[in-house]
Amino acid sequence: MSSPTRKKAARKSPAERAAEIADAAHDLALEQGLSAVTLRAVAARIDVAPALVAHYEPDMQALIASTFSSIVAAELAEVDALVAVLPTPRERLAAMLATLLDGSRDDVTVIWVEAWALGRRNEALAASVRDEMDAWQAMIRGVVEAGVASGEFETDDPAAAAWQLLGMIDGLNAQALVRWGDAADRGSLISHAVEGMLGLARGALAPPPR
Amino acid sequence: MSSPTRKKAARKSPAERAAEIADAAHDLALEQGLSAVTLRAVAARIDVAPALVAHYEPDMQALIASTFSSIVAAELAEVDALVAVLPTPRERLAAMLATLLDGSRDDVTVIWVEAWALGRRNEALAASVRDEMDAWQAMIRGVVEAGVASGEFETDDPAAAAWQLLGMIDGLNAQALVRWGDAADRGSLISHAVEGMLGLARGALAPPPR
DNA sequence: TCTACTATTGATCATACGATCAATAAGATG
DNA sequence: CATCTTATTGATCGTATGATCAATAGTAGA
Repeated sequence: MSSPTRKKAARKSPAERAAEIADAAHDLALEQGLSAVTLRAVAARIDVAPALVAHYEPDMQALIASTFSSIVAAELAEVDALVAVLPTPRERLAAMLATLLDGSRDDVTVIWVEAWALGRRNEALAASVRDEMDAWQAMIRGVVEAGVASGEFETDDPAAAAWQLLGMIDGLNAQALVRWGDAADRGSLISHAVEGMLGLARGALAPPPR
Repeated sequence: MSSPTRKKAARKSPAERAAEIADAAHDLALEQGLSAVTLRAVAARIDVAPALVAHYEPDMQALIASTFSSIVAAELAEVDALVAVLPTPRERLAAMLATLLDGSRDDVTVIWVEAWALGRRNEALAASVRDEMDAWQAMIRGVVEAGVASGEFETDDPAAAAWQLLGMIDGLNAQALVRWGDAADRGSLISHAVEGMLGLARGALAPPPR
């Protein structure tokens, strides 16, 4: 109804059109990955001439970077909201691991993996990756520090532990991306690993046996 | 001396030329990443017409896949040799973690990350990635099983533990790739994490304080 | 030496990418 | 209704990719 051999127009306010472009890039990235966010693909998705996208977004590398940031920041906010309501650091950590490793966010994992690769040739994207990684690490560190303060966790270096946790989560998710098939559940053993890392008793982080 | 505005010839045996092409792809990948392994780039590196590369390698996606396999298999063999000589599973595991997380193989990490991303659009590469991941997991599993047999490690599922370990290592390395700067040492805390995972006493995997 | 084989190449095609710009037309403003 | 502002577009450029094929030239064998 909208795309085949069709060419029209439609005039919108700059703000509205800019938002539409950003949304198209956002959705495209989630559906097909960051590398699918291309001048022509974005234009086609909102049924507009490629030149219009270029007009609003003179630098595609920047659009890719901001699209990445938008997606990842939203994920962080979502997880943060989910976790913040829980009473103890131990529960917050367990819930965080559970939700990040249940496979429900594989589309975002694709974004991460592509960003690591593309970031080597897109400096703006690389900067965004560093920023978002810092934000994630800060969130995790908050939980770890709270746990240390309450005496539930034990570690000399909460910042390093947060990096470690982030790396473990990213690695397991990236891995599952490729092995999706005989996937097996990631997150089954990570609890024991994290317990060891933070000086918890074995099973302290085990998810409630539903 | 060899490249600028120069065009000659040089006739070699098919086997020799094929090997030269494979080597060029191999080196290019290690130096600039898998995405730099392109028909023209490979041809330029050995000072040959692009068409010749296409003649020997009719499918570039296949060349990229085999280049990936070659690099990663070599890394596995290297680490395996390094570790196999050690007497106990605990020492083998500690040495493995140490050598894989000391940052000396970041060029290979780039290959891994790019392979995860490119594999989504290159089926041959995706298959190679799965194969090499399986090979790595098998190697790690061997160490874990030996540890369980000797009573040093404790886990219900050595195969799952091996996947977990592989994911942790990959994730930490991929992460360090981007944060190279304030890198901090990966591998400092992972020992405790792995101890927790395999039921070891705290510090059992700590690298010998040199 | 001459010939037959074949490794090698130049030319060219088709595709996809980002980018630029003058021309157009939609809509607000008077 | 007439005019002006500007959102939008078609056309086009330059680059990079993989791929194909007839033509060339090096070399081994007769």
